[in-house]
Formats: sequence, C-alpha cells, structure tokens
Amino acid sequence: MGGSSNEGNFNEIRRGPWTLEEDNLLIHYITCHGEGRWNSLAKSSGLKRTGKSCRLRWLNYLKPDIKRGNLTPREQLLILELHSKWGNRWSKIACHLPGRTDNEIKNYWRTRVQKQARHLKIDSNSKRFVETLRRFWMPRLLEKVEQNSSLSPSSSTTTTSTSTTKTNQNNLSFLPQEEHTLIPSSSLSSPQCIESENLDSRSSIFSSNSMAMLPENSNIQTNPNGDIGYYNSSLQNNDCYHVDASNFDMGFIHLDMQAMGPGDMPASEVQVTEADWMKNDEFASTFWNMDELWHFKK
DNA sequence: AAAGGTACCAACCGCTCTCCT
DNA sequence: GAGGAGAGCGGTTGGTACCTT
Repeated sequence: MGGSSNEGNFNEIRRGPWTLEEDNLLIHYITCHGEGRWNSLAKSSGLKRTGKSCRLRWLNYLKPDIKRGNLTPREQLLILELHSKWGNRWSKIACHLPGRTDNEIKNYWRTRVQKQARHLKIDSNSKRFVETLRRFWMPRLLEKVEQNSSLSPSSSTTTTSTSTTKTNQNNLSFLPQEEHTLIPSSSLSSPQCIESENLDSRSSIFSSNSMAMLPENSNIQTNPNGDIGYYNSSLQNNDCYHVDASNFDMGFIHLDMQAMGPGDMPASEVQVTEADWMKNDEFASTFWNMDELWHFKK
C-alpha cells in the first residue's frame, strides 16, 4: 500500500520552507500543464521536491482562490457546526468554506478551539464540549455575524430578508421536513461535498438560503404567532431557545436568537444558570472570556 | 533590550483510499 | 480479485512572529 515513499533520489529531495523561486516554478508549471500527477510534475518541473510536497504547497498556499487572513465569525460558526457533525473530517469541512484549506481549519481547531477545551478541562471530543459550543459559543458567534452584517454597507440584505421571511412565516419550509444543512448551496462545489449533506435535522434549520443553529436534542416548535422555537429535551428546566422567524435573513446568516429562560432572563444570565455542570463559577468565568477566539488577525 | 513563553501556521509523515492494469 | 501507484487525509512537528516579564 502507499507507493508515495518512492519519490526518487532522497539525496536531492529538498525539504522545509519553499523559496520564492520554487513557488514560481511550481506556479508556472501548473499554469502550463495543469495540476495532478504530482510525482511526475515534481520531476518534470525541475523542483527538487516530492510530489506530495508540491501538491501540498499548491493546495494550501499557491492556488489562486486560496483565501488568506482570519476566519470570519461566519466561517468559525460553520466550522463549529460542521465539526460537531463530522468530527475531524477537515477536508470535508473545508469543502464548505470556499478558499479555506483543510490545513487551515485544522490549525484553527487545534490552536483556538482545543485551547478552550483545555482551559475548561473538557475533552474537546466529548459531548459536553459540543454542547458547550452550541449553547455558548455559537450563539455569540451568531451575534458577531449579525453585528458585522448590520455594520457592513451590504446590510440591505436585512431589508430584503424581511419580505422573504414573511413568506416563510406561513410557509415553514425550512423546518426539518427533510435533510437540512448549514451550508449554502453555493458552496457545494465538489461531488465529495455534495454526498455529505445529510446533517442531523435536529441540530440545524436550513432552507435553500437560511440557517440556524440549535442544540442537540432540540424539538422545534412554533407558537401561534408563527415564531419558531425549540426545546432542548436534555435540559432540566425545559429551557427554550427562541428564534424569531421574522428575523431570518434569507441569503445570509442573520437571525435573532435569544435564550428564553425562566422569567425571560437575558440570554447571558440564563445560560450560566442552566444545567448543573454549567453552574460552576469557574467554568462560567472562563467561558465568557472567549471573545479572544474570534479576534481578527492583526 | 533581552530572555523566555506562547500562538500560529506551513510543512512533513504515515496511513488509507481510490483507481488502473 | 490482486497488486501497485498516485492521491488524499489527519496527526504532528518545527520555525518564527509576537507577547510578556
């Protein structure tokens, strides 16, 4: 199995950081001949690199559509959601973040997300941590996304969304009748990605354009006003996240999500008074320091 | 200003998967 | 169906930039 070790004369194989000349050589070769056949590419191009190394350099760094810079809150939100579904399937997750590489997402997860898990002394693969992300982190990211979208000049989407969502109040097509996903259909680029859209309908609401994040074990319900809410059956107080359908922003992540706890407490207060393990003061204070997690690169 | 610590990310490694003969 | 080669994936490491003391 795996013939990739047979890459040629090891004495001549270069390792370590790529030089500008090597980059240019690789770009030029791929421009002329296209990508693929990495081993023969490595030989023919004159690069003293393995095919694997060439492939990695191209896919993770040189490819023209690579997006550089910090992950946006929206992208972070997607990563959290998709990771909770698929685990460490980085390339699968990367399929849904155009311009982002699996390596970048993996690094983000390890350096930012797992760091928080360590601080909280929770196993980052545990259900508890997933629940933590869903209940604390993701709603806050949603807020960030909302803030960003309302600040951006293109916030006209809010206006358009109103009329669109009015339709949806009557036609609740985005409720989990079928498979729902967080991923905008526009990002479904490769066949590999398309096969993987069977997300758990309990955890995400998604129509062709809208999306929302819900905890595991949530039961989606509507009230007579047409508002959408869901109850988390795993929580003792039968607490309810409330999603105002009128605030769904079609075509963009935008929704007014607030925790409706006992006595209609503000979201932040409700959240730290929930299930037993969340009553721990140390936990709460640690978690609410997570703003650093979505800071932007300097 | 220097030293030590930390965070980030590019690159490597070993393994598995897929395709072709 | 078996075997080999290429491609891809996820885990890990090493270098460096940045931060703190």
